[in-house]
Amino acid sequence: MGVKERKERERVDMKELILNSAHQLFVDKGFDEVSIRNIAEAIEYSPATIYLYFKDKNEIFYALHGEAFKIFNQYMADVFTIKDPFKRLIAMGEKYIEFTFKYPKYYTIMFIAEAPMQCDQSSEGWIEGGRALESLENIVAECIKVGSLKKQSVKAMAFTIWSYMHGMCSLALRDRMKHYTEKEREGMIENSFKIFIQLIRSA
Amino acid sequence: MGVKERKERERVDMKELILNSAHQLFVDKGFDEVSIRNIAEAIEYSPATIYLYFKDKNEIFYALHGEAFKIFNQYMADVFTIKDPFKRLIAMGEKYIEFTFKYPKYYTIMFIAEAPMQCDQSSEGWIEGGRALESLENIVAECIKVGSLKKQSVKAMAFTIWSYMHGMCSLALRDRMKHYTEKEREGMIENSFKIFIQLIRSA
Amino acid sequence: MGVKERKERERVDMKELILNSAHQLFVDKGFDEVSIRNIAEAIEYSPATIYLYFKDKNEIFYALHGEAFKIFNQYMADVFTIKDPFKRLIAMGEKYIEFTFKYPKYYTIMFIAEAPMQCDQSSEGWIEGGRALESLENIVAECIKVGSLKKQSVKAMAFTIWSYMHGMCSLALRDRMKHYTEKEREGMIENSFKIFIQLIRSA
Amino acid sequence: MGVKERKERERVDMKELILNSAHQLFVDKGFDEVSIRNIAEAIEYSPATIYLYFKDKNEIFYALHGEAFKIFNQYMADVFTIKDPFKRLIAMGEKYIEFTFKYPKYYTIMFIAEAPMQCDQSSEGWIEGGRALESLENIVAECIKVGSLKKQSVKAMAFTIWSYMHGMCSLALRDRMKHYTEKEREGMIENSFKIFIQLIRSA
DNA sequence: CATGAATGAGAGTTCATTCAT
DNA sequence: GATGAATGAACTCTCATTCAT
Repeated sequence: MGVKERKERERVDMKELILNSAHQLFVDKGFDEVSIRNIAEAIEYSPATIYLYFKDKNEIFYALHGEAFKIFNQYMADVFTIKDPFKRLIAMGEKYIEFTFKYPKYYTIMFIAEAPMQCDQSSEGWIEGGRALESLENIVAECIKVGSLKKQSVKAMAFTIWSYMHGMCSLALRDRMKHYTEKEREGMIENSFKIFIQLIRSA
Repeated sequence: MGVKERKERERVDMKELILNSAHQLFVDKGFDEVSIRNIAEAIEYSPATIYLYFKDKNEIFYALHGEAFKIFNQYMADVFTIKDPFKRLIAMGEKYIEFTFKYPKYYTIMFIAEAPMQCDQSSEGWIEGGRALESLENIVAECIKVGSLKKQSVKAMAFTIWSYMHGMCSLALRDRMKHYTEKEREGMIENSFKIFIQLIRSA
Repeated sequence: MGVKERKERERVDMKELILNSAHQLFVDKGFDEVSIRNIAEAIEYSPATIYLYFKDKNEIFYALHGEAFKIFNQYMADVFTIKDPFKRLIAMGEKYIEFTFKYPKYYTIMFIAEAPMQCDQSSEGWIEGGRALESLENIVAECIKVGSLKKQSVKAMAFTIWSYMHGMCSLALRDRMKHYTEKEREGMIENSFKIFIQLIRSA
Repeated sequence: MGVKERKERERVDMKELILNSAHQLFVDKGFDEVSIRNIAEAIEYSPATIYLYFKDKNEIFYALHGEAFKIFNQYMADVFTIKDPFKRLIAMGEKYIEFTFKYPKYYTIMFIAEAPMQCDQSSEGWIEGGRALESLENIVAECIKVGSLKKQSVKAMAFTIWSYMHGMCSLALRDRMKHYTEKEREGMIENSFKIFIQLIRSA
């Protein structure tokens, strides 16, 4: 009985080992530069072994996609204890930024990369992604109700917020802020975020 | 003397031929799916010929990067005839969106792709990119001066606007709007843009 | 004592299970397309288990070879109740054709495939094969005795008959009759067989 | 001008080099045991080079199939100078046997192997194969006309003859004559062929 | 008895790049 | 200036087989 459980645990561990390695490689190298061979080498197993845990290369991508959203949502979870919806919205934004720079490659997989979107839309990651968007829309709706945001289309407003957050984070991640001096760059995101909050806050 | 010039002209033509073909292939296929062979086949030259005009595959990417910004700036040029700075800002935003969906692969190279940023920062594209950002900052400064935007850090405000624009466009390009129904998706960008304009317009 | 016997019985059952599965797979897929994994999956055991019953993949082929001949001989058994030797010969031919198209993969292993002939000649299949040939020669001898076949070398005549039968059957099995229209192909084997019988029948 | 021709010649030579090597490997090893890598090693080129001359592995098989039939037909050509159709038929049979044992692997590709039949039926080899069968049918028709063969269906008779020839040859090639002592085996084919000729010759 | 885990070897194929001509 | 020929290195993936448990 214990044997079965141990085996199962080992199997899960191995899958995580592979995924961690794959994730690490995304961090170090590019995206398409990660090969099954690379992953295998990194964990010091043979390439064939990978196929015992994942059907093919795509499945690894999908799994990473799922992992990324799981971590993302866990990361956001704290925020939901905050009562005031606008404060919650702000906290969510801050957490979003934090997550982006703590897990840049997860962020990339979730919102920037091209590949994993080919996956069928019933994948774990995909559903989790939808949940995250819903959360944002709920908060926006609450904010409108209490008057912290102007009355307007909830969906469009939520999308506007998401667009801003994503734009800022992805410009940074994809190194498009090199036009700024280092000094400028330093506080840029923080300053911009403050500005954005003021812009959306209803008077 | 005339010979030298003709040769130079021919050389430039050939480079453009290659770049156009490369761009077309990016549009049709994916990004990493474009091979030197593909390009060569498309222009009906041998792969080896490509290397007479570009050192390696990367150099083609860099050149495309430059092309992209050149077209981008040409595309924006009209806007600068508009006198009122806020109207100019709005027009610029609309043009930005237009450009994104007219030249999605150029947009990708300019603002999303990872590769071409490894290029040294004195590249043509890079400088042009800086110029575009400066233009935006100038407009923002003007807007503040005439009171269309609140008084605040020009750089931070310009970056905020850019972030929003880029976020929206890149979410669309990278297919992250599948959570919306087709109907919702249709007017989403337009609606969001209107909202954003209202948000930033000083009362 | 009973235990030993039961174990032996179980062992035989398992071997048959594997062989049946292997044969079925030959029928469905190609020949070299059958892998140990396929067989294991089909019988819902692990690949490793196969190796408890067969030394390696070759041994499975050899065993199948034996099985094939066993079934072949069983299939032919009826014929031997026919008294008249020439009628028996004809019946044997008809049965041969029937067997070929009922068990095409067994036929292939027995008479067409390259692999199993590397097996040592004391294998079961091999001996059974010899027995089948002997039967044919006996019938030919009888036919000559009663005057249904011309007097001539028994061995050469038997081989001639076998050659014809095998040639026809294997051309059909290996799809070499595509030069004929479907209509032609339909009665071809039957017609040819009638012709052949007339050719060999002594006047 | 001469350059182009030389290049073309070299290209043809290279293709032949590859095909010869592939054919040789079929002779030495089995059929599916021949890999692109094997071929490349044998001719001391890199595997990638093979792909400059053949689209993929299948194309090599098809080419071999074509080569085989070309040689086969060349081999048979002599026969057609013989006036008497029955003598021509006999000569054709003798040549057939000769070819079989001189080019056993070509024979295998033409008449025994499974793979190349998947090729589309407009392939060179396929058409040549049809031509060979037609030739046989023509001879049979002539033989009937002059009374050397009994009056009967030309197609069925030709198929009967082909079946016999092929059966005998393929049993030998695929090593199914091990039941005979070496002494028996020696004259077996010759004897059987004589018997067959007597069987079909019209009195 | 049965198997999960692992692997070395090898399959076909593609690519960016070089170089003699 | 242009290219045909060539290749080393890499890719994803499958297979027969072994062995500790």
